[in-house]
Amino acid sequence: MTPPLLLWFRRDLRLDDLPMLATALATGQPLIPVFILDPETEALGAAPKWRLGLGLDAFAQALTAAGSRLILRRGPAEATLLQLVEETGASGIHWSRLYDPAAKARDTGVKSMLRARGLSADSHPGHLLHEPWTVETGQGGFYRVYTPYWRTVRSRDVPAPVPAPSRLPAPDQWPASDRLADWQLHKAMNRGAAIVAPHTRPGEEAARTRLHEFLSGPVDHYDTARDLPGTRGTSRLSENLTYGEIGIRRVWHAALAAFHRGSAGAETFLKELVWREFSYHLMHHTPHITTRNWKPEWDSFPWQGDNPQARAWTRGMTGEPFVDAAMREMYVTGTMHNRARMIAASYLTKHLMTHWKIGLDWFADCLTDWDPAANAMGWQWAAGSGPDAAPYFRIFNPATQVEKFDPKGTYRRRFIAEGQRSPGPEALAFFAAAPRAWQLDPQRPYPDRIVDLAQGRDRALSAYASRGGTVEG
DNA sequence: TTTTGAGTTGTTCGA
DNA sequence: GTCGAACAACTCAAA
Repeated sequence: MTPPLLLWFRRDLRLDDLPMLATALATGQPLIPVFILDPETEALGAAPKWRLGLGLDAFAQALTAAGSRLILRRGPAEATLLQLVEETGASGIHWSRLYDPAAKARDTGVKSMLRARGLSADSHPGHLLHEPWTVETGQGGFYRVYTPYWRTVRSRDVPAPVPAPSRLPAPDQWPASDRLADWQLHKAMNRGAAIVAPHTRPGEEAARTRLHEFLSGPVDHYDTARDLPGTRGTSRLSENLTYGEIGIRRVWHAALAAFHRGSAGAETFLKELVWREFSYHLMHHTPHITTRNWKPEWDSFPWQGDNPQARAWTRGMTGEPFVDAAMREMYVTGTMHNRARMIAASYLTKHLMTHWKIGLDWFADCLTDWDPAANAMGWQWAAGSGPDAAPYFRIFNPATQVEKFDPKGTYRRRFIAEGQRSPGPEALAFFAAAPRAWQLDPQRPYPDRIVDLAQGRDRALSAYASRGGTVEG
């Protein structure tokens, strides 16, 4: 009898455009799809963990429809996989690579352990357009600046996506599986999953629909509309991409087709996909980007740790409407518009002089589209401590940003209830979602600014200056 | 090896 | 109100 292969799924919850699946199918062996709730996965923030559960549920159904199953197990990856090998007689394991430091360390250990026991263990691409080490400068190094990176990869061939199989070959006997509900992945979502749920669209089918909706209209205006948080100008694919519910190659080729038919916004969209790619390139080559100042000379900058103003920031109570709308959007919907992220991050790190790590951690707890590479790069970019960062004097003024990007107040009204005669459902949802300990009340007046914008800006600028001239070290 | 051109998303000030 | 310059100097990447 042919021994089965284990397919170890992590952030690739799909059947379409999945190289590891195509390779495994080609062997003709029975396939056993597995997801393991290991310590690394347990460490996810509240919202990402809850969202993972939705993704797993959708993926399990898709597998069932394809005559297969998703086997769920809990425990350290290495021991759990070994246990499954013993139970099933599997001859090998396939998975799609991940690139964050914790996953890399785990996967390296798993691979050597399996191979030492004579099993085949193969990692595959699938999460990215280009493996991070395959994009090199003329000198053979890695890129630290986005534009040259973009110029290098824009015309590079991306392998065509492999379509999903209609059926997966099943083993004669299935190993036991945990029940997803028993994992309680929603447990840390104390703000009420029911409030965030309407804003999420889990699963491969939903992701495909989203892509087609975006490319059949909004992409044409993406270059301008994507900057307006009050409109629906973006693809919203980030939550699906982070769990691999759609393949990045599939997205790339579809967007490229839009570009070739002359869609005005398609190139901007392709560039955004490459930003995601660039963040992984950086995380692979400089993994400390997730934990420490990318530029070590920033270690002496007088960042503040946890402080009352930072807590007001997390609670959407800074008195700065664009910032508060952004923070409440994230709390209620699980996502935040890209421009709002920049404004919220600039405000925390500059006007409040608070360490970017505090913002990064809060985002990691609240975002259903949380991505280790993009979150780290984005925060360090905003703070100024990262690669290709904004110059230190480039401090977003939330009031000016309002004039430019939310002139009619659509975005602010959508998420800030105070002062409105009949606030909308999302503005009210924030108060329903917020923990009691925050003691928020929509009847109370909107708070005064906790920091004067001009003073906050000047304080940040003088902090840079007092470090002895340049901030570049 | 040296040179050269350029670098996501901004703000303010003064003409 | 609009527009251009200043805000710094440095590093990156390629020629």
